[in-house]
Amino acid sequence: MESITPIRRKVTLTDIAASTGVSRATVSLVLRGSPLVNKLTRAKVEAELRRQGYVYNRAAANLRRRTSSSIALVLNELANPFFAEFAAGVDETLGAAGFVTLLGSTGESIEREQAVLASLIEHGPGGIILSPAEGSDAQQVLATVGAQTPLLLFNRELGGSLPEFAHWDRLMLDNQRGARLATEHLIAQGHKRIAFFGGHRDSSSCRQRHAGYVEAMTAAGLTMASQWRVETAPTRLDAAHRCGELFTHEPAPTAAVCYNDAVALGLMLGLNQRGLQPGRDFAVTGFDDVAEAAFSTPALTTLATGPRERGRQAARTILVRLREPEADTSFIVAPAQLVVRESSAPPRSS
Amino acid sequence: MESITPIRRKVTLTDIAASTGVSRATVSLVLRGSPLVNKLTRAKVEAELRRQGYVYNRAAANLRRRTSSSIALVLNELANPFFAEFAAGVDETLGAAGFVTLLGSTGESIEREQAVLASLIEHGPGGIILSPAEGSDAQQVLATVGAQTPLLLFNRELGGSLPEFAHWDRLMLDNQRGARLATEHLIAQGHKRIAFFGGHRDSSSCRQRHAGYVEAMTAAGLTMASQWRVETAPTRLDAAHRCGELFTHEPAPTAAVCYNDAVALGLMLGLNQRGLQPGRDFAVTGFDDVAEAAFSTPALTTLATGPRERGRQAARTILVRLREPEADTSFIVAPAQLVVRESSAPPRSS
DNA sequence: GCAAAGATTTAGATCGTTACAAAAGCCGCA
DNA sequence: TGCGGCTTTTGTAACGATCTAAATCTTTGC
Repeated sequence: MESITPIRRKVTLTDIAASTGVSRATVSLVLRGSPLVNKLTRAKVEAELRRQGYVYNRAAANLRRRTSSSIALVLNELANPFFAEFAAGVDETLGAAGFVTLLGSTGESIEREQAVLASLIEHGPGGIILSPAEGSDAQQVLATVGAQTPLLLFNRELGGSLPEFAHWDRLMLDNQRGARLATEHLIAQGHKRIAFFGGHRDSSSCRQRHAGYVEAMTAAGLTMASQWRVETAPTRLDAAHRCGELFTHEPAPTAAVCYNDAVALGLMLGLNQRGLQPGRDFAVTGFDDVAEAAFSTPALTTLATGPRERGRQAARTILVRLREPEADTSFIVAPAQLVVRESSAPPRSS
Repeated sequence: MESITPIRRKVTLTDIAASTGVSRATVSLVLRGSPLVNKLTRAKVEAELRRQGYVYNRAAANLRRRTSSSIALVLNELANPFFAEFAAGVDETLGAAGFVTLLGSTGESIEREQAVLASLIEHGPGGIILSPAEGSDAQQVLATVGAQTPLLLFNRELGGSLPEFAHWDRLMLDNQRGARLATEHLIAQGHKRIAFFGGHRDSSSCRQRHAGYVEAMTAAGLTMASQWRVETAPTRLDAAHRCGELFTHEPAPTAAVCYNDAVALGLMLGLNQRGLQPGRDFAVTGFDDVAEAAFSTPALTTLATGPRERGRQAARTILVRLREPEADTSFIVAPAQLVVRESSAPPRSS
């Protein structure tokens, strides 16, 4: 006698085979839409599949076929809108390809990164998309994920050297060129005393952006005073606090290239508090083009990186790698696009 | 002769058993830390596990044990910072419990929600956390996920009635009470003509928030003019555009309870453009307490919902359900906390 | 009417792990 | 020596799918 409640054990291939009177193999063929099976048999089996509410067990199939239908996505900070957009892009593309996203958030901690990777790898993802925590090391990552599983590095390089047999793809943002564009734009606007504001020196993206700034300044023959480089936490609050450090020595800068939008918005806040109107008395540029940048007053000139499109791109890249494990490793540097708004007006004096 | 490249097929239990000269069963016991195995054997096996770089195949184990070590997380809009925070909270708690998060983002489309759920369910998650797309229907969801897999509904109710045998947990925000608190706060500040601004009438959270507003107004004996309810897309831009609609009839309102923070920030933008200074000439409240709320000028009075903590809570709830499938279904309504800042000053006249 | 060719179907092994019950080893003690 | 009572170890059958090769069943050609 059958249970009355709708809660019963999962229905499998074998159940369907039994109640249609065909073999498991045939049901399996039907499931996969094989042209081998007879029309009538197919119809009969499909009816039974629906009737019993069969759901495919992809894990079992993957085990047998030695394939995978998932990709692990490990992010250093999911709560950050930039990465949230990125994740949405990844999931969108993976989903369309029939893959499922295994999520892992490390909260910028190397220990958690190790733990998360170790846990995810046990679920046998076909590949890994990793935006490493600051200070994460190639050897360590390799030790926990092994050389079997393709890995795509996003946003940051790993510390240490990675063995060349581990061909890992990389997708980076062109931080240096982006910051150079911003700096060149400020220079073209007529600014001569330009600061580099915010970020931590030990962050690789900060170093790259600073390098771009230096490049543009040097090329233009402009000098950089040491007090024009101010380090901050990459947050609005800390940036607002440290605004004053730009104005301790005369002559003060008339513009600042900021590490990112959060810092830029914080700086604008700090400027307001000092009675300076950003965009008129002092020019500011950001990096990232967060949603808010377009709506701040003044609207923020910044560099758009297209996080959602980067996510799609990362997903596409890793999917290609699954099909072509031995293809050359790719190294994509995605351009950052300068979006000129109101915060980067010419200096007042000119 | 062994392959020279480090790329070789995955090492399994059987490999370890063969090269240590014990049975697969024993290796399995070692892996699971069983007290049955002899110290020396354990040491020998563990050494070999490390030497060969063995990684546990959880999918195979789950198949055999008929268990699951994953939870599906399906969100209507991952790119929204609120849900990104929520996802981070979910993943944090699931990860700590040894579970992995299967991510799915539906982009507020019912069709994609169906597709995503259908795909995820094939991977056999132990449970599902679902923040449904607007207009999603209980029958449909039930049809694709079945009654076997526990489901926790977050943020929104489903349309249609769900069969009582599907005991689905629910975790909702107290939208109504939150909006009531905001309205009461404005009333306490001395406002009498208060509008409800933004959001779509067919969104359930908007309806609930509006209900809270009506409740407070009615309780205070205040009247509500019909032109004081303005519908907008839940975006800053549209909100800024529609600001004028509040001022078409005299007497105009002196304050507005906004559907959410994005709308409130947009409204403040619109007010500025009309020469009204929000927080002085016109009071505004939001909902969500996004990061920006604390930094806008004026800082936004709003309702904090603690998305990250909600994520943790959702994860805890579904984990409990996995252990106790037959326990009573839970229905949690998380309170929203009023955060008073500068945007909700008393009216100028008083 | 019968064999060869083609169309369908299927038994049985297998993927990497765990559960079960039974088998070894080992020890002390009668 | 033999036997109960430990501690360890292990063969074998699952889990739910797929693959392979072979077995059926139909046609078709002559």
